[in-house]
Amino acid sequence: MSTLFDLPSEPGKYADLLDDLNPAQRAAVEHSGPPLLVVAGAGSGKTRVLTRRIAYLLAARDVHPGQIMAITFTNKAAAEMRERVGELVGRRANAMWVSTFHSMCVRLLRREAKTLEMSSNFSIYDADDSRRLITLVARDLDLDPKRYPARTLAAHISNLKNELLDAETAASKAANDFERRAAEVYGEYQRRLTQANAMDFDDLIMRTVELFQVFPDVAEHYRRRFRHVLVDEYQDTNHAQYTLVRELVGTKPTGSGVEPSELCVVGDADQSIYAFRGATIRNIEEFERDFPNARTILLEQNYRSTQTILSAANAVIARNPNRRDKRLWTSSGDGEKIVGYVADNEHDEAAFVAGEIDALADSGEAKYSDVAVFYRTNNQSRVFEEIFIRLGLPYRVVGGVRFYERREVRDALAYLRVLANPEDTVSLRRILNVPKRGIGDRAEAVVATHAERERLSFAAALRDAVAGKVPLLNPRSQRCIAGFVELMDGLHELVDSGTEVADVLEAVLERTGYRAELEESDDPQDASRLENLDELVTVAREFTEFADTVLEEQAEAEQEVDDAAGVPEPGSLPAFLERVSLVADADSIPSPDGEGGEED
Amino acid sequence: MSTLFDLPSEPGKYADLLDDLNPAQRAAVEHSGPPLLVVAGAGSGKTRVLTRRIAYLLAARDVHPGQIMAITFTNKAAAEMRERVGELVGRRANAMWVSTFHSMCVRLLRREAKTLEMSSNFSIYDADDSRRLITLVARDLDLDPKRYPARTLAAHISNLKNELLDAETAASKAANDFERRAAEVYGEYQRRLTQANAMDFDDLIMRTVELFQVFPDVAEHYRRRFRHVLVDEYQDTNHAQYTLVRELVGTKPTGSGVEPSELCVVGDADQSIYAFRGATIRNIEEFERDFPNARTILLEQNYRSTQTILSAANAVIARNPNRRDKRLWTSSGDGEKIVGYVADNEHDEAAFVAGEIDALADSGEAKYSDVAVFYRTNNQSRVFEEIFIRLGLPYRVVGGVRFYERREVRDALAYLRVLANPEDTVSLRRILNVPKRGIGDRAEAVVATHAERERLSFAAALRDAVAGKVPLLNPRSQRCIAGFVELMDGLHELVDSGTEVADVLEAVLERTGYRAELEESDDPQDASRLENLDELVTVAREFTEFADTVLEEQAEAEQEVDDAAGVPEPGSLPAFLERVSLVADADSIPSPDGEGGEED
Amino acid sequence: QRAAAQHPPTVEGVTLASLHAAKGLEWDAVFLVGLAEGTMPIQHADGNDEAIEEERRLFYVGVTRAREYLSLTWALARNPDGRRNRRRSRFLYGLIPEDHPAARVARSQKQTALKARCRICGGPLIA
Amino acid sequence: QRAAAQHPPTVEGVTLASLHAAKGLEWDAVFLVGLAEGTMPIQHADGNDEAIEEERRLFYVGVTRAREYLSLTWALARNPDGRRNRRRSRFLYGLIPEDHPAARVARSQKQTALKARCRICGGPLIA
DNA sequence: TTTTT
DNA sequence: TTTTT
DNA sequence: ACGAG
Repeated sequence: MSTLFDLPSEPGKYADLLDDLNPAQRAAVEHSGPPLLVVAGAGSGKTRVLTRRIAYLLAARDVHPGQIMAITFTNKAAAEMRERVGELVGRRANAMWVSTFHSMCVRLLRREAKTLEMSSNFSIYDADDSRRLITLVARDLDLDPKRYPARTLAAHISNLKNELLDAETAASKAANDFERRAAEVYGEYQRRLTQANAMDFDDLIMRTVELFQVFPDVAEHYRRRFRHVLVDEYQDTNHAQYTLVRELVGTKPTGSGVEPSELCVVGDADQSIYAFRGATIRNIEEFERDFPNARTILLEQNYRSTQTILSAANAVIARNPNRRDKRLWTSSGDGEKIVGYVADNEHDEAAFVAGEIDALADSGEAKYSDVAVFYRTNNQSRVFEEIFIRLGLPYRVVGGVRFYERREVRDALAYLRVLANPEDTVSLRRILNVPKRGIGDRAEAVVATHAERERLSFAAALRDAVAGKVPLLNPRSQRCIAGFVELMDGLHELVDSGTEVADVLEAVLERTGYRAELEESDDPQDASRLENLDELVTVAREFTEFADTVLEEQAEAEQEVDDAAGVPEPGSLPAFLERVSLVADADSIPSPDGEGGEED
Repeated sequence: MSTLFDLPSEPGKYADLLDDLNPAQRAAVEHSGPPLLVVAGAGSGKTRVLTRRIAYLLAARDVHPGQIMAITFTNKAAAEMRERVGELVGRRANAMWVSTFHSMCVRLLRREAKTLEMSSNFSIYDADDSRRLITLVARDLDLDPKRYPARTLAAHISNLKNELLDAETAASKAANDFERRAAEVYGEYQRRLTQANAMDFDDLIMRTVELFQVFPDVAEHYRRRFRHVLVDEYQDTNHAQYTLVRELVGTKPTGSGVEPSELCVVGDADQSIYAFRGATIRNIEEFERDFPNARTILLEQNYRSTQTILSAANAVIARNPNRRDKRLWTSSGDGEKIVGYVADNEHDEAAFVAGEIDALADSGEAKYSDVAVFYRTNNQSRVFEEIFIRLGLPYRVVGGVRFYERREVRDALAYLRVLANPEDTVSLRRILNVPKRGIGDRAEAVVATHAERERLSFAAALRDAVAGKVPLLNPRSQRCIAGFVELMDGLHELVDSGTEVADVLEAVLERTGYRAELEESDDPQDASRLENLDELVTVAREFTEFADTVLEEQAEAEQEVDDAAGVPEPGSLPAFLERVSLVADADSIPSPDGEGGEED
Repeated sequence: QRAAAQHPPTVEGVTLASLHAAKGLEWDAVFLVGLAEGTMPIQHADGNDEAIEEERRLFYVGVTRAREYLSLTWALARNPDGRRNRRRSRFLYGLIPEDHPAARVARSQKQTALKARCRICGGPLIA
Repeated sequence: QRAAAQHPPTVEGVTLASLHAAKGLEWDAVFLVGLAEGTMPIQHADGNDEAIEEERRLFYVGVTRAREYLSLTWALARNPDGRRNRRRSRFLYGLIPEDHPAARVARSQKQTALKARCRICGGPLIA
């Protein structure tokens, strides 16, 4: 390798990586040894620091890409990091693990499924699946849905998991009816998840922590492998994620002498805005106490805003008490004054904003796409949309229902999920009568009861129904169920015969009559539903194509793939489902990472 | 002394004190040395144990009565204990301190006033005075009385004091607007109390704790003196009271070798029902941890109820979790069955109860006065009163406004309090225009502002007003104030010339026109007001007479009275006010305790 | 004779008092009334373990005030013509047998007055 | 062209988004709107220190999204004919000088529309 | 909603 | 009421 | 203009 004979800190060396950094950034890139906290103010170039640091590790410190684990919160951030590191170091970047907390955990859990005595092809339940299951559980527990709404129960259970508390502990700590009932629901919910061979988002983290804590040799194995762990947006970690990081890097040498891995976290307490989701600002505030001997570097120089804006920001945030002081500054001048405006009413406020935007566009100061309007709650967009439409001002609204949250998309995916994991009861019950095929609430309830009583999965109970073994089921429903089972069996054959995902999906849409139903409708919303389904097919098609290219490249390069143990075969149905489960937007499919093989 | 040569545990000795006790009771009486917790179930004879224990200390263990401190919560309990000990040991009982937490603290604070650099003739503010002052403070702080009701503020501040937190600490721990504002109010409230030379109920405890903690020599002095401390109803102590007890007895020897005093607390966690007033069940639950080496004795034999009733009680309370198990039993048989009754409505319920009571009375099973009806909230008495009146069934309602809470009584006492302590602003402002004498809100506000600005007491500001030194005060109001000041000066002369309390009180009622106003009224309520005032005069009269006899007896017996340092002269106005401040009912005037002198 | 507020100078009669005020005293006969959910335990306490435990202690204090005779009562409705939608206090579980008339649950429908006296109680008292 | 929900296939235009959704991104010109008490900070958070601190961070995130141009606006009333009883966000203290028209307090009385543009701001920005 | 000082 | 997975 | 109701 070309770097083997370089002295790590030789001045002038690695100029390409260091020269255009400011001193604080450079210190963060060059720092070596003890845990490092980079307090990165808004616009201070933290991604640049992160990517340069990785490149520097590879170039100057003789670190192998396979020894690097970089953790982010969003797929977008992971993709950006991978891409920018790639620009610096080329294809070697592919051997790194750059992924979100959740996909990292999925990967670890699939690999170590045997250790935890579970199936490696578990389904991943998102917030919606989870709430659905909780609704079922709460109903079975006879809870008044007014006093115990599924949403609230789900949030509470999520918080418990984020605090790494299991149902028993939660029950023992419960200090009121709600907490006690929630703990009950939690317990039953977990039982059903296991039964459905499924995990929710929070489980992914919690069970990985459990993996490391219950099997220290597993933890040591990964600590030995990932000598460098980098965490982005550290202020957004919850307790479980914090524990995960700590277990992964370690705080003291293991019995067999493996030193803690080198940890670098980047974040900004002032941008901690997800407490309601379990994020705890304490993690970044207490970093130096959690990881003794840590070094902290402040990034205060800003490369984004005018000094006027930064001074305003500094003034605003300075009023928060007990805060690590930090003052953003820029070398690029004051810029324009900030505009303040009181409108008589919200309509006028929107009109003022529209006028300003038009003025900016007319004067050429900014294109429409360079302008943003931010509000506290999504319903505030309404007035602005009205005015913008009236003025013909182009806009797009961020938020609202996301691609993978749309009903038709979830329906289609539910079919695929049942095909991949027949025990996935939530998905199965979702599509049982979608499109309508005469299996009503009553029939579903009767089958569910049968499943419960005979300790069968819901899928098996359906087959019992077909065989006439389910009591109280009327013959008409039985015939409908038979039709459904037959349908699914047919689709299963397709999957088993290696049909590519997009084609399976097409078959689902055709054979179930889902597409036909939408085509026959004259509701304009259904037209857009059809478009979304087409889009989903396209995504699936591209997914397979991409996987094929990757496999070809790997074959050419004769790279080993032992890293892929337990990981679903690229391009396969499980692989596709894993991808879409961990992603919010159709256009942010994460590129497969670490798939280039390396020594372990 | 006759006991000097007795062996402490000689069998058959002290038979009169021990023979009629059950083994657990006897153990509690005889126990010596480490801290003792007597868990006394309802009706298990705890007062008997307490009084016998004291008698036994005197008779068998050569303890001097002056070394004993017995603390109760109510004056009634203190009186009963003193009386019952008196029956056993005679007049020696008078040298003991048997008093409520609050009067014990008043006594200590008056004695040690110099140490704390405060006046020994402070006023004692009860809940009503306290709320009044808080109202003034909150108004001056411009607090919205809807968001910050004085009642809620008062309760919050009381809780803080019960937790021994001062205003600064409260402010620093405040985690929301309410807590922060309350802390502000707390601070200003304390300042005004000091200014008024007054303490509220919670201050009495808190400042005594402060006395012991800041001046260890003072604590040691009292620990040396009170070698035996007994606490009744220990489950009702709040944190401050717990701390007070701990500081008094100590947990390890002092620097100069004073061993911890012998502590005996009696209580029943199952009867802890005052959490809302700051009582913390934890104190009794954790006694063994708070006082290592402690001995615990359970009193489970009951001398009150039938076994049927006890079994019901046991069954009820057994459902509380994490509870020290305790099963009440009696040797006196099952008795009658418990009666259960569902009525169609509340009216019928009351009718049923009335019928049952009549039946009991008719059959001679119980007199009316042996019957009680209990409910959760006082308003529930209404239906019963209606029915009882209709049936001519005699009853009395406990609760409601108490004697010393009645307006006319508090008005009269406010005059006396101002005479005793001119700085007592709350009382002064209370009577400023009562009866109406033309000093309205406006005039009061103007004087208050003047006082604030010139840093004068309200009393001094009134004199300024008379001298025309208060701006914005109109001449008519000025004349009215002059009249008031003159009136008060006249009353003062009476006091200074040694007029007895009852006569001062009479003068107040006459000269202010208070009595005349009531006599002229034709409101029947005012007639009862007059009666209450007459009653108050009687109480005052008896108070002086009683003090005179005590003084005579002391003179005869040539007892020393060095214990009386800082304590108001018996029969004096301050003494009278101290008594009524610490008492709820006119008929439960506590008898003076510990006034027989002894070595210190 | 002293005129104290809580002891008006009337003839001594039946004592009406709150459970808190009852503490420390005893009577031959005691009636604990209003033993319905929402009243005992009080609404406010529902769902809060510590508060419910304290309410239970309060009930316990009431029970242990009685020497000979104890009566536990509650009403299905507030007013004679009101909806009978009250449930009996949870503190009565195990005290009054489920088949005893006093254990009956509130019906939402109007029904005839229920006044059967019931000194013939005799169920198991211990849970 | 991909049809993702959050990026509808319309012409690229002005972005309307919640402050949470803004995190991590930047624009040349940013408008923070609805800066009135009860909205920003949200009602719910009032009185709770931690919640208010989080709301302030949210506002801070909004401010730091802007590269060149930043505008802070709020409305006295909800509807054109509604009562003008809103107060401006506490987060604006020290940002907009007290003598600036945008710092005006809501009046309870009806009054004529106030639309004086005010690019001539120039007050002290640092508290 | 309970209210020992 | 906010919603990175 | 202030107090009383």
